[in-house]
Amino acid sequence: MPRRTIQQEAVWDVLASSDGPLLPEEILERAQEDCPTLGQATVYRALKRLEAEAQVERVIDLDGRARFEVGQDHHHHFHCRSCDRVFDVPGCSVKSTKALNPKLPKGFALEGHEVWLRGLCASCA
Amino acid sequence: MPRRTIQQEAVWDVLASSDGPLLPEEILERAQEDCPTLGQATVYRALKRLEAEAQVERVIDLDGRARFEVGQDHHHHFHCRSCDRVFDVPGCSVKSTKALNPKLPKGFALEGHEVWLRGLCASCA
DNA sequence: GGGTCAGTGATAATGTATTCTCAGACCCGT
DNA sequence: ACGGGTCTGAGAATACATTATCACTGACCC
Repeated sequence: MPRRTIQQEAVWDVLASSDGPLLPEEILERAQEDCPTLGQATVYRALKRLEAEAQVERVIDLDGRARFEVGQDHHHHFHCRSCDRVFDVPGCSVKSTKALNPKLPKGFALEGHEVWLRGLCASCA
Repeated sequence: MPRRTIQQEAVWDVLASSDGPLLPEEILERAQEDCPTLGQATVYRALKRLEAEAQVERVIDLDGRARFEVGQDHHHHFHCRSCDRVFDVPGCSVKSTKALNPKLPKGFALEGHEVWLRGLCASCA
């Protein structure tokens, strides 16, 4: 039977209060403010469990690194090319996934989409 | 002075005739049809050179793997969740990058975007 | 025809992200 | 307090993509 430990709480709290998906390394740093002895293996374990329970989702950023965020409504991401942070962008300008269908080669079945915006965040601009 | 070798030609030909960005491994396999002794180090060297010359671009797929394609007009990508192949999707449904601006937090400077479609390709559907 | 030098291929080495190992700490019911 | 099981943290181990090394080959110029 899994237990709710302060380490797992710390990881969850960091994710829940973030405005974008975080790297395991970023999660570790932030969670160590609550839980200074936290180790990286524990962060990975917590993420694995949370992902398996479908409470957090893994997203791959434009640099190919895995980031984690709490499950939420469909949204997009903004990747700052200067500080490399990623921010959630609420809403979705694509009314329906189907709107993109006509552009696809014949026979392709579209199931979803992902939009990444690139540029400079407010701190870097 | 760089030389044009059959190995580099083979890599280029594979990229030029592909309908989507390829993994180094895929490039190696296909190029070996023309050049059976081709080694993977040479593929990486050719890609590095072509990227430096801005003839090919690196794109990161939804699994976080680096893929390479010849430079071309702005387009999107379709990633098949079954066979993991990636296909170019010509055109861009986002009229202008600016159209997405209003959704961004204040102070963010938008410079570009990338759209990934996910689903099943014609062979897998 | 021989020297030079960039290019090649096999392999070793590297870098990085993630997982494994294991001894000790913690929690819980008894 | 005690015992069993889970969790933790540190470091080792792994997996994988990419790059470095190095002896050898081939193209080009003389």
